[in-house]
Amino acid sequence: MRVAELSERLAITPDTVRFYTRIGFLRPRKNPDNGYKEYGAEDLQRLKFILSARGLGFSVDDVGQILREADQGKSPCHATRTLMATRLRESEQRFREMLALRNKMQAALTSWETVPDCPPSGHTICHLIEAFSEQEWSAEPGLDSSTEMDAMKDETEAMNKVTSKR
Amino acid sequence: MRVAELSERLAITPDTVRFYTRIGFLRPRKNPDNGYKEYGAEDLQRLKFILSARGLGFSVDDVGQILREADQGKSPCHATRTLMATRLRESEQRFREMLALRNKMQAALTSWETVPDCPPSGHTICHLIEAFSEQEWSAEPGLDSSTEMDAMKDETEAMNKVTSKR
DNA sequence: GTTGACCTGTGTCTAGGACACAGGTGTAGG
DNA sequence: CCTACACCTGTGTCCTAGACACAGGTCAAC
Ligand SMILES: [Zn+2]
Ligand SMILES: [Zn+2]
Ligand SMILES: [Zn+2]
Ligand SMILES: [Zn+2]
Repeated sequence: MRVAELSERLAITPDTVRFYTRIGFLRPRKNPDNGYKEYGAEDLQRLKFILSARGLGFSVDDVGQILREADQGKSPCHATRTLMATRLRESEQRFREMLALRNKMQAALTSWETVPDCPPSGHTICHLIEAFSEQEWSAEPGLDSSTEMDAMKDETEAMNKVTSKR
Repeated sequence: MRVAELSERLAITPDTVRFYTRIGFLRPRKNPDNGYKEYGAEDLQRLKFILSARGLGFSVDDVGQILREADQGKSPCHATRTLMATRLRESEQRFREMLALRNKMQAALTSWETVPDCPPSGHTICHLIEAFSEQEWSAEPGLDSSTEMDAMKDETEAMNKVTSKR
C-alpha cells in the first residue's frame, strides 16, 4: 500500500497520510527500488486509530502521547481519560468565548443596518467599527459575566434537550 | 513613543505591536540615533482601530484590506459590512461543528465511566477510543443533519433569549 | 568607567495539515 | 525501442496571530 491507496481507503487526502508519516506516527518501509513508502496492515490500524482520536477532539500531540504509551506496552487508558477531560474543559472555554463573539458580531451587523456608509474623513478609519466598539466600551457597566453565565446555562439546557432527544 | 509605551497604553504585549509593525499596519519612523522605532499619534489611532476590528472578529487580513482602502481615501464601509457578514457565517459554521464535537466528547467521557481500563492487548491501541468510534459508526443510521438542525434551532432560541435579556 | 536592569529588533516556533514543485513511474502509441 | 503524457511521490514551504528566545544596545546609578 502506498500513500494514495491508504488515503483513498480512509477517505482522507494523501497529505494527511504524509503528515502523520512525517511526524513518526506511521512507519512504512521504504521500497529500495523506487524509494516509495510502503504501508502495511499495522499502519492502516494506527491511522484508523489516529483519525478516531482526532475526531474525538484529541490533539495530534495527545495522540502521540497515547501511541507512545501503547507502543511501550502500557495501557494508555488513564492518559486517554485525563486528556479527554482536559480537552473537554478547554472546549467549553472556547465555546463560551465563541458564543460571546458571535453575539457581538450579530449585534454589530444589525446595528450597522441603520447606519449609512461613512465618508472617508481623516479623523476616523471606519466609523462603523470605531463607533460600535466605543459604544460597547461605554455601555454595559455591570456586565460581570453573570449574563454570560446565564447564556451558558441556557446553552446547556438546549444541548441537554438535544442530547436526550436522540 | 516606543513599543513599550504604546503597548502599555493599550494593555497589549510589545510583541503584538511588533507584529503589526512587521506586517506594515503601523509605520513608525526609525530613530537614526539608536535604530529604535518611534510611534506617533496616527499609529496609536491605527492600533486602536486594529484592536477594535480584531475584537469584532475580523481577521488580520480583513483589517489590512480595510486599512488599505481607507489609506487610499476610499470608504471601507462596504468592505466592512461584506467581510463581517462572511465572518459571521463562518462563525456559525464553526459554532455548529464545535457543538457537535462537544456533545460527542461529553458522550464519550460519560460512557467511559462505566468501562474499566483496557489491558494493552496487541489487537487494539486504546479500546476506549476505538470502541466509542466504532459504536458511533454503527449507530445513528438516519442522522442526516436534521437533529443538528434542531440543535441549531434550540441554540438560536437560547441565544435570542440571552440577547434580548440585556 | 562600569555594573546591571531594561529595552530592542530579528529569527524562529506553534497546529494540522494544504499547496507547490521538481522529478520519478507506468503505460499507450508509434 | 523510444517517446509522450498522465499520474504519482517526497520534500520544502506556507498558512494564523502572535509568543518566545536571544544577542546586543541603551540608560541611569554608582
Ligand atoms: Zn466622524
Ligand atoms: Zn466605514
Ligand atoms: Zn479487545
Ligand atoms: Zn485504553
